[in-house]
Amino acid sequence: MYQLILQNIARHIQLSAAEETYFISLLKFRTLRKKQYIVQAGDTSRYECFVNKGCLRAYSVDDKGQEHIVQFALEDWWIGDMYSFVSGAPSIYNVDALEDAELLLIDRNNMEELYLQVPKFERFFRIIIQNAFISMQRRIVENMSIPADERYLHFRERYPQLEQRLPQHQVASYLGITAESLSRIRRKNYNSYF
Amino acid sequence: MYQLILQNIARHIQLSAAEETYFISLLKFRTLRKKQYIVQAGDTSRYECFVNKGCLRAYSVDDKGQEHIVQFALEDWWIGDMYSFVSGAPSIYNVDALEDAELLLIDRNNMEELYLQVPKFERFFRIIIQNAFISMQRRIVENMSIPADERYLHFRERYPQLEQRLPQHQVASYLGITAESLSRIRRKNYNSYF
DNA sequence: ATAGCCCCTTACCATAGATCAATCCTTTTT
DNA sequence: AAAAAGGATTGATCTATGGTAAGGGGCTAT
Repeated sequence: MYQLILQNIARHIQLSAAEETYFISLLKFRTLRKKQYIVQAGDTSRYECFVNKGCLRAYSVDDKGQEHIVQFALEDWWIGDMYSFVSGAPSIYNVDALEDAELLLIDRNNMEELYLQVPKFERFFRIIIQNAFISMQRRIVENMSIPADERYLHFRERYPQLEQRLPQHQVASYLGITAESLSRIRRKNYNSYF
Repeated sequence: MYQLILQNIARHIQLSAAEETYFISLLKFRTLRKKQYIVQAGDTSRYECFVNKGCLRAYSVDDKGQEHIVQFALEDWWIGDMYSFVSGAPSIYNVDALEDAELLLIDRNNMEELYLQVPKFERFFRIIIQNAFISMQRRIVENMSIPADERYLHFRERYPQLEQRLPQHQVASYLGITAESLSRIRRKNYNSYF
């Protein structure tokens, strides 16, 4: 149950057995069914979520009702609305399950407690967030500088597992284009997929 | 000289006098003339930079030679290519001065040393990066969900100081549009500017 | 003061991707 | 097995923004 998350952490910091036990004591376990929300826009996002199993997405909905996916999360990824989590403000994103999922959750109070008791976790989350920041920056530049067809190719190379498990229109929404456009891109390029 | 950066840090963590002195001993001071690079794409980004005075930008250049601005930094901001800094890989961004500037720099070794000697800095940079990540995420969603004219309005509201100090085409490049498009947007909306 | 550069504007045309609507296919539910 | 829901495809048209090219204003440097 806690194997995956402990490995995830061990990649960046070393914990003693006691620290591991303590850390685990701060987590909540939660299952989510497909389409179930863990955060809804307008609510406060109370948890940072580690995905133990399944697939989630964070997305915003614009004035016209269109969805825009900010992030996917498969097994071994962290997801949540960080702004809402740290500030207590209402979330601007929805986070829901694209497949039945198992999550490990940590709430705000436990997180602060964790930082106090085991300061190494400051380092851990600094690194995690740093990596997330780096890829966000890349994504911004990609979105500004290359056309949708190339962005799609990069996406497939970078996240082959994701492409397998997601319906196409979710990928489109992540790439910032419509499902129709992605379909046309695929037709145009269908040679290059073999 | 070190007043601004110490204030910047004091917003998130408390340092003793000795810790302040130690921290300052790790910094390099550097002036930059307008148009001068602090990082060039292809080189390793050796420093994280705190802007004490002036204005910088980080941008990438695409295949067609177009520039895309990832970040601006005025006084009291941090800037750098984080990926290159932490990994030692060649930078994919250029960072240069839009106005004559004064920087305080910390290099990789000193940064690691700082984390070891004063672990509170893990917290400090976690928070700084966390805020940067949050605004990156917002920017992605904005770029996907609202048209350029509204993005421009948001930009003016959010960064009025920046708008004042930058040539228009730099703003355009940050918004992900051409200078010509921004000019047309401004003409169309010129009423709303008064 | 003159040349050169940088920045902004404008006009005209081109294009990527959006929108709308219809159809088809596949998977899930009953 | 039938019905319903969800997803993908396609065609026709529309729109926001890009590309190109030209001209003008204002700094800045010699």
